[in-house]
Amino acid sequence: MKRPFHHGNLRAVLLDQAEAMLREQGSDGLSLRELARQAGVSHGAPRSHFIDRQALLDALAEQGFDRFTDRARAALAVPGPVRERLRALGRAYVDFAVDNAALMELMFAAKSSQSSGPVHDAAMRFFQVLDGAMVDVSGAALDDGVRTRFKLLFAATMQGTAALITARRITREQGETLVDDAADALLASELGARLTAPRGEPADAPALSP
Amino acid sequence: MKRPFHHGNLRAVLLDQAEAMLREQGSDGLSLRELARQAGVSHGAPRSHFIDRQALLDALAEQGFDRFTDRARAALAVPGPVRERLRALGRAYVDFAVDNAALMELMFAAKSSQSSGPVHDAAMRFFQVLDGAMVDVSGAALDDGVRTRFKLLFAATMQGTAALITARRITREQGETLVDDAADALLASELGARLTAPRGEPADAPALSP
DNA sequence: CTAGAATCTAGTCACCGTCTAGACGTCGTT
DNA sequence: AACGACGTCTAGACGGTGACTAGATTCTAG
Repeated sequence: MKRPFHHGNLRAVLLDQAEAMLREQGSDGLSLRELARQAGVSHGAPRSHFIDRQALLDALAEQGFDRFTDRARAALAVPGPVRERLRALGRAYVDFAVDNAALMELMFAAKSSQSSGPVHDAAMRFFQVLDGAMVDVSGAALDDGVRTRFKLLFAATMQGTAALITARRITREQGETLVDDAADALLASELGARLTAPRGEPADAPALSP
Repeated sequence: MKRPFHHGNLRAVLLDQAEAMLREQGSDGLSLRELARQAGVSHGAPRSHFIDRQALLDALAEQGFDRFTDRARAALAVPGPVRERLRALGRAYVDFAVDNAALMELMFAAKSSQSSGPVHDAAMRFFQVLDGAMVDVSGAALDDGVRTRFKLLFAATMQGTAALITARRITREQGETLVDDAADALLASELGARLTAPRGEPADAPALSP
């Protein structure tokens, strides 16, 4: 099933080459026929492993989420004060997103965002790690709603920072500053305050005391 | 030059149809030949107005930035307390980005991010409006560096929020909450504090008074 | 060892973007 | 008014692509 056959392990080779091609050419430039050529097989061979182009892209996205999850976990494994850990997680997020811009596009593409399937599962796993990180970083069990909002705010900021870097609107260095600023802003916010000192009610309470 | 000829105004029609097709099918599904078919011209006709597919996409991106800029300006035109204005700008940002997800991809694609050309210029115009908004919202002249960081943090967060909605990781309603949270977090941050209470120069009255 | 399933080849199809030659309509110049 | 240049459009061709199919080949399970 997973083991070599005629070619060896075409599936794995295709995925590897596809990721390289993705990095160099973007997802538009990713051609099944070119992939087959590089692997030294006929143009129809990939079809035995991926029913169509989208299936290949989905597999890449799934793989991408898994690696993304690993990176996040690794960043969280380093101990330190809350702020430093948040920053580290943020940098890991942005670094991965920038180094794998085209992959990230696939991962977060609407097409892959079906409400089921392996890609969705891999994405869920990632967001669970992020969720755990919010508990972990604060060192306290939190109200679900608050934690979710905090998590989303964090994810959104990092995603956006990466987008700005990828779009060359800012440099990588500016991006790092942004990540640090974001971590600080998050911790200084009402949500962040509740991370370490629970309670207080939502919505319209001004975060900025006059 | 810009006026009707054989067809009428093919260029404008193509752009219109392209935008619709973009919204429905994404940029991958945007076909020049299909566009020509819908416009009732031969498959080679578009070439007279757009040298290649990328030129069409660039034109769309430019147009997109202009409309994006208009939306931002409109949101800023409504008076109100600082926080409300920031939220309004944020909602305008996210709304546009979600309603025009595929367009936004084009606008922020690396291909369009050349350091010159009409697309770049349109993008610059947009970011200048954003920059002006930061001054406008605070009602005070600020240190350039601080303002830029604040602006970028804002843009990144909104961009990311939109990305999460587009990827269906969160609902539009959650997105609105996110925008509000983000505005609050920004204003509560050190950067935000400096926005409303500049270190040296209080300038005019900080417009914060809910 | 054999039958069936997985894998791969080779050919075909429709579609695409791009390029070219040439027809057509418009406009500025003489 | 005539004409030549230019912008616009048509029609055909080329190479490339993803998808589908039939059939050969090879592995593997029984």
